[in-house]
Amino acid sequence: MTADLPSTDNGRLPLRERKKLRTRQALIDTALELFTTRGFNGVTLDELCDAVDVSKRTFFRNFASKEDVAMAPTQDLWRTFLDELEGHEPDGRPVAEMLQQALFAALERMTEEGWARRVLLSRRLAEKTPSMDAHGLHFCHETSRTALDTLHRRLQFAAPDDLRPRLALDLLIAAFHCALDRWTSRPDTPTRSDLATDMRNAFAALPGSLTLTVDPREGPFTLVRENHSP
Amino acid sequence: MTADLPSTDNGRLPLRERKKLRTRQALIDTALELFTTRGFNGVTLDELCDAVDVSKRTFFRNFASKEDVAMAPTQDLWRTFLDELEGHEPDGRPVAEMLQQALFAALERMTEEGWARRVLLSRRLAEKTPSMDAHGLHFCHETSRTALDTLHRRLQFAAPDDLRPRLALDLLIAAFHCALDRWTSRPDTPTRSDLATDMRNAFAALPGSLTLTVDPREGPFTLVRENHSP
DNA sequence: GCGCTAATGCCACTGAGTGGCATAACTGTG
DNA sequence: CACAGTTATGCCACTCAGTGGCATTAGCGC
Repeated sequence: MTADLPSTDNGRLPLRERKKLRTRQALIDTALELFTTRGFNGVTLDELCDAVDVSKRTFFRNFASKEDVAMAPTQDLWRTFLDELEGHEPDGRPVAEMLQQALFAALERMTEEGWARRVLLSRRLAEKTPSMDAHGLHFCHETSRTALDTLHRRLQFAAPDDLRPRLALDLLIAAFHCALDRWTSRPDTPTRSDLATDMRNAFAALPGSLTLTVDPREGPFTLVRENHSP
Repeated sequence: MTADLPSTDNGRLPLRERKKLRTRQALIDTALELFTTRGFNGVTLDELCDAVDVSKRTFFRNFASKEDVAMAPTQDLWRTFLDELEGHEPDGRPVAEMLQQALFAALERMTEEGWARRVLLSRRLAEKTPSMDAHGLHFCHETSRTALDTLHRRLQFAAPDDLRPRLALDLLIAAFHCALDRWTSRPDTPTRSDLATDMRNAFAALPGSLTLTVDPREGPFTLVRENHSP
């Protein structure tokens, strides 16, 4: 059984629920710590479970996979995003902007103590661990599908098979990942509002990414085959 | 520029190499067949290896994972894309267009007999199999990073930390996946040129996805909170 | 034919993930 | 405070993906 003194923020939940949340949080924190120091593959699930004093069976009742426990912080953000999306009123503004707004609002709601630090550790791990990256991308993909359903339910698009809503979502995710990478590689511990800044920058760069041209200044690339024109 | 990739023309390759390619192809085809009929998780690697009469050890010398063998067709396309990107001369046109051009050119080169059918089976499997989807997304992510390196090497962007080249690549991939999903859900067996068509449509929809607005016609969504305006 | 090299097969092993079932812990009644 | 109902947990055995080591085989150059 788990210790009795430490606690996160305990809502007015029943004791059983609080205990469950506490072991869940302990698993996340311990996993991030162990993975960070010894590498994702350098820690077995049995070791992690031993450290938290929990059976492996219990671990898999809280998380779907070994990767999952280390991705929890980011997943919280996206789940909140979906929630925000449900409550957002569509004004006359572009759908893409509405999505960005919802994501900012979700970020605003990540008030849990140490959330930014957990995301930071999680992302730095994901960069080094292919299977974590893969699972993270898949989770985003699933979130995107759910969000797309929400969009189609709440907004009536002219054509039900319009490609643009889906693309708008994928663009949002692409820009977010771009921002997240920037944020992750910032020197010293970046904050939540730093992430908001990076997100603003990435969103702002989105339109220009389609029209970006490279000025044919000197171009060292043409060295190889200069006499190519017909 | 164009390195000879493992294509059907088993040209003047040494016998040993041809044998290797043949078992590789047999593994891919048998895997797609078995996975399609009995589901990805309904087939163990031992069964697959038995069917092809190959040891499990040999399987893992050809493919990195169980998912990998079923994703091979799409991976061929992206590897060819990278190859095309190396050989492409940048005219004055937008980078995004250049990337699209390279992808079309790569598609043009997928002349292997039955390639389209293999991709079709692969994608329909990936839709039903989370781990396949995850690995596919991760592969695209890796490809994107490699392509980004190529871009930075061959074109000299003003700012080395410009976000737009990366975003352009992610947009390309998003649109491609969009097209691929459309293509996969076409009735009766779609062809390679069908895919080109779907890709053109998806690329064309890209600019509009950022500006798309929903006309506030009736809007069934406003039912809940109508008196909301300040 | 005859070494040389590289692919293969075989075997044992680690570790993720699952199912079943008994037990312990919380909950809400009387 | 006991009691019954519910729910999380622990334990055990099991499947299967993936790896490392080493002997064997098969293509290759001479």
